[in-house]
Amino acid sequence: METLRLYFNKFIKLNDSEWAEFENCIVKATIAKNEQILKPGEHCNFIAFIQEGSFRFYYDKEGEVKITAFFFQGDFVSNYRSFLTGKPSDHFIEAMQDAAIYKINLQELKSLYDKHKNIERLGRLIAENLYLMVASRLDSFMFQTPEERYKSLIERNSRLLQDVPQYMIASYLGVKPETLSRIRGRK
Amino acid sequence: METLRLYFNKFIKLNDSEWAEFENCIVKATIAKNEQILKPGEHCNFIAFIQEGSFRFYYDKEGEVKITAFFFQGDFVSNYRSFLTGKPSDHFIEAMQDAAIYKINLQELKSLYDKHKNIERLGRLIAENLYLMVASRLDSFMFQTPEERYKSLIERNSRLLQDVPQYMIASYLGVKPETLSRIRGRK
DNA sequence: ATAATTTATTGACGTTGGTCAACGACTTTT
DNA sequence: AAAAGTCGTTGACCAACGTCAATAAATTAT
Repeated sequence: METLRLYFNKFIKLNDSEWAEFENCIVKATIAKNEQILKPGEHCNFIAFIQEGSFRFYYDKEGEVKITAFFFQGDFVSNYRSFLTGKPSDHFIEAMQDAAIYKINLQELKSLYDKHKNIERLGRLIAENLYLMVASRLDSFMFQTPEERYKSLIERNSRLLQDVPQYMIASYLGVKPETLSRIRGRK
Repeated sequence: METLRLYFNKFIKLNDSEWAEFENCIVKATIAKNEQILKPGEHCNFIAFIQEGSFRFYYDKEGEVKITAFFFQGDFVSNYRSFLTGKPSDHFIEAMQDAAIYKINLQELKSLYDKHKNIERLGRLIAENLYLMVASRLDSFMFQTPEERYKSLIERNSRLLQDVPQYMIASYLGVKPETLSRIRGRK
């Protein structure tokens, strides 16, 4: 729980009473490897902070698994779109390892937003941060080749290749496993 | 100015005193066609609401113009990334027609955030909304072919072809003008 | 109106990623 | 230990987009 507070501190320092109320709304959950914490058709009514473990965020496009995102320790995991819009998810969220998360429920978060200006602000700062992350991923798809995407991915997250099978990385990069294998072969 | 207030009302209703203070921070500007309101290297210290006209958001990649976004009447125009991070822009923002905008300055907006919880919330809702827009554009680049992207673009914005030269639409879709011409030829 | 410039189209050809199939290295199951 | 399954690699071939060049159409300048 303390790791989450430290994470929030990077955005804004909540005072003890704000934090106490926040803590009150958080539910700890442990998730087994391969367990799905969200399925298509469900509304994503949570944001969860990853204490331990990792997740993949994917959907099934005509029988083919398309991985949109990975989430690791210290990230938030959610279908943020479904969370914000109230619409059903089209994605799965699935644990790639045993995991421990802190779940924050949408309704409770909304009432925290109402009660505390600082938490409202935290919500803004997190939304802005998520904007920056998705915008930079958009950039990589608009203006980089798969090879460039692969290289910058590995540069940013060098453990990824150890932690995630290559065919999932291929999907995340938007290419077929054969193509990623060839990209890696290009010396 | 009233159009901006109506726009905000879609997110949250500001009361008269909140709006009055907001209005106080807004500077109206008229921009001539082809004029640039932001250049690479500059920090984007504004968000502007487009009362009239349209803009393109682009940068120069090794001599080639890459269009990242179009902004039209009723949109916000900004380099939101530069606005949020304080880092210099790598993009131009350029008027495609004569335009009238309402500029909101970063520093003044921040002090409005401090003073009014409702405006803080407005900032959150707008950030969330921008997240959704860029996330859906990312989707289109990850999982659609250029042809699919073209078709859904035209469906969403049927006037675009009249308003914007085809080679700019091609750049926005991430293909060469020749390719867009051929896509259109596929009947 | 005419000329100059810009934009869109078309053709020939190259490059890159996708498809399909085979195979080898590992892992898991029995 | 053997069998089955999964994952990554490699080869042959295909489809789609890019490149370069020519030309036509539309726009702008004179």
